[in-house]
Amino acid sequence: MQNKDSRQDRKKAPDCTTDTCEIVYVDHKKVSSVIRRMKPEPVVQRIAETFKVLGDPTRTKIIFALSAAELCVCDIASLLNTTRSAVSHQLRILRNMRLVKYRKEGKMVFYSLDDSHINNLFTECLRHVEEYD
Amino acid sequence: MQNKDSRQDRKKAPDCTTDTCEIVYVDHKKVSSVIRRMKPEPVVQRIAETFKVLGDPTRTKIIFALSAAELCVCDIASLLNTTRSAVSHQLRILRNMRLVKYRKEGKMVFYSLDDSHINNLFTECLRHVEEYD
DNA sequence: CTAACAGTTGAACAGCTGTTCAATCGTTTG
DNA sequence: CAAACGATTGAACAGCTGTTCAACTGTTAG
Repeated sequence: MQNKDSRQDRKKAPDCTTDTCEIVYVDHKKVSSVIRRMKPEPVVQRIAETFKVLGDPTRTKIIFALSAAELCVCDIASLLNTTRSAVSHQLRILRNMRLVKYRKEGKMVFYSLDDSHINNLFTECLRHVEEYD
Repeated sequence: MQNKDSRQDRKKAPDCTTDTCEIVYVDHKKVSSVIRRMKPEPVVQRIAETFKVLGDPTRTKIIFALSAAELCVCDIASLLNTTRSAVSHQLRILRNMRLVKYRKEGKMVFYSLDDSHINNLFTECLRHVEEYD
């Protein structure tokens, strides 16, 4: 019983790339099974990129604000107590990730959320955050 | 009809903090309504922090891997083709955010996901990512 | 005890990121 | 047309981030 799954499937890695290539034991069966279940690289990259974009406080607040109402750049800047320039830069990033869309009305540009999943993402994240407080 | 909601509630902001404080029109009614609906600052910060932690490709992959199986540091490093040190650093960050937990077995440390919401977050994010391809 | 080794940690460093500032664009108004 | 102004953009810069490297800890095996 002292020799569970953690030892018997471990073999010296021939293509060891870890650290200074000491002898390293890896559970190859388990690892290759996990590799088979991983999402393809481009998908992982896009997921990471999406989370990253949501992971800046200014952008988080913009998303929250836009989930409550359609707003122009001035409104958002006033709301967040920051400059129109800073907001505009962040809105470009959100636009590029298709997280917000915009509508022009004369000189003004009104922004709103582009995607219904975003609210679900925030709801789920909120649930995690509020779990331990 | 040419004067819709975008103009009539806009007033010069007395506490204008945007740019060089030119005359700036803000829809105060709308803005204060949105402010009332915003989450409190610490909650926003924690949400942003959580997304940020998930927004690094290495950490994204670690989470994906751990959602498939419990793994030790060596397994993960082998899986991601990186060093144990790099993985260990990232695992510390994930641990601090209570996203992963660990279990020691002799010299080895086995990591697994700590939170059921994480899988939901990834599922929802995947849905967004796969929408436009 | 000593050697081996899985894992952690801190310092250093290169690369990235968000804000600021100034210049510019486009639309509206007088 | 010119002035006003909402919005965007690019450059610059400070601050942050992730990896690497080397040193270290703790456990196991001989």
